[in-house]
Parts: sequence; C-alpha cells; structure tokens
Amino acid sequence: MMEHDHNAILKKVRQELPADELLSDLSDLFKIFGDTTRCKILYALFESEMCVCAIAELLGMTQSAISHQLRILKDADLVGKRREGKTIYYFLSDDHVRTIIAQGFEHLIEDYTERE
Amino acid sequence: MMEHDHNAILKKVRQELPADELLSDLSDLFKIFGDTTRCKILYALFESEMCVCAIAELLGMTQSAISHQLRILKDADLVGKRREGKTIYYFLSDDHVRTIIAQGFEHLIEDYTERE
DNA sequence: CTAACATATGAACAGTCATTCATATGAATG
DNA sequence: CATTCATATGAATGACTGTTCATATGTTAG
Repeated sequence: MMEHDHNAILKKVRQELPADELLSDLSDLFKIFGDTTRCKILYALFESEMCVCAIAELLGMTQSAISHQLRILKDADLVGKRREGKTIYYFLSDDHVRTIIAQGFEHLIEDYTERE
Repeated sequence: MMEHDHNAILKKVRQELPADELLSDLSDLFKIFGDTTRCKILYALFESEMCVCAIAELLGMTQSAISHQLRILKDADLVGKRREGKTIYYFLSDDHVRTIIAQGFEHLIEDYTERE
C-alpha cells in the first residue's frame, strides 16, 4: 500500500489542515448535535426558554434524562440557564446554534428534494 | 414533578417542532461530523480530491480505518468517489459540507476570542 | 423546621461505534 | 494468468455514551 506518488498533494493539504486540537474541538461540537434528544431540546429552545420539566414533558422523557443532556449542552455553552424560584429556565446561548442547525437542515432538505 | 403550569408554552413549541423523523435525520447528519477522523478527512478534501492511501498517510492511520470512515461519509452522500485505474479518488460531494463545518468553526472561534 | 417541589448527580447497564486484524475484491502489469 | 498494488469488508474488541434508578441538593410554602 502507498506506493504511488502523491507527495505534492500531501504537502499542500498538510499546510491547510487546521491543528489537531482545533479539529478535535470541532468534532466535539458536532458530537453534541449528534443526538436526537439534544437536537430536540435545542430546537425547542428556538421557540422559547423552557424549564426542565416542561422539556421533559414535551419530549416524553424522564426529568433525569433531560437534566443530564442539559448539562452537556450547558458545558458546551450552547445553552444558558436562569433561576426563577424553584424552577430553572434554559435558553439558547447564542445564534450560532440556530445557524448550525439551520445549515444542517438545508443539507437534508436538498437531499430530500433531489431524490424526487 | 411537573406540577406547575406551562401548557401554553408546550402547545406553542409542539406546533413549531419538526417531525421526529426529520430531527432524527438531522442528528444523524451531525453524528457524522462528530468524529475527529471524519472531520479531518472532510477538511482534507476541502483542498483537493485524494485517494485512500494518501488520506491514510496524511492522518497517520490504517488504510482500513480510512476505508471504513469513507464508507460512512459516502453513505451519507457527503463525499463521492471516482476511479482511476487501481486508485480511487474521493471528493466532497457538495458545498453544504463546507458551510456546515465553517459554521462550526465560527462558533468555536467566537468561544476562543471571548475567553480572552 | 418540615414537607413538597424542581432540578442535579452518581453509579450501573445496555447499546453504539471506531479501530484492528485478517481476508476479499478488483484492476493493471509483465 | 499470476502477482502486485489499491481498496473494501466482516468479525471482534475496547471504549464511549444515553438512559434509568436511587438519591442528593436547593428552594419555597406553611
């Protein structure tokens, strides 16, 4: 294996390839979007901030499961939280989340329409 | 749990929430980006099409490992391939891939600059 | 201070997934 | 047509991850 020559291409690509750490952070970010529950939560928060138990009811899932996922989203700074008495409201932290998901959707939709 | 009232919000969000299947497809798409190896491959293909063994050498990984990942990327229509004799060249299938990754990077970079 | 509610968290389990190893396919060359 | 090179693939394995269960933390009301 690897007997024919492609050193020219390798050299060029190596120059442009971002650092390992950055690419690792990037895939970590996408990893977060790569779960249905988390996508649903994020999408729900598009519309309005929500407390944990409302999200749980919306998705038909345990409060615990939602809490665990919210923690992941919070650690990644994708959502923020705000306390109001006993309840804690979560919200999208910035608009990049919207753009990233919107872009993903655009890709999907193009796929769907191409199939027809 | 779930004793206080948030029916109004739930009703509103339920209307706007995309179908389960679509959200599932969306997270499946992001799942593909959520792996360092695949991110690296995609990023490498930004620059130029590449054959399997060149990618393997670039990333310092087994040809087999790369082949497996390329299959996943191909199944998701994120890359295409082209045969030229014994070697097979892979390339990005469309520009959405670029945009999605670029958007992810933008989010990361904003995070980095905010920290200073 | 105690009871009730809202959320968080740790441990455990089950399912998923990326890599490796061995091997198979497929193309070109002599 | 046998050998070599380029790639593909199936099975196995180890690591990771999402959910559940039990329980802890923190807040408000009485």
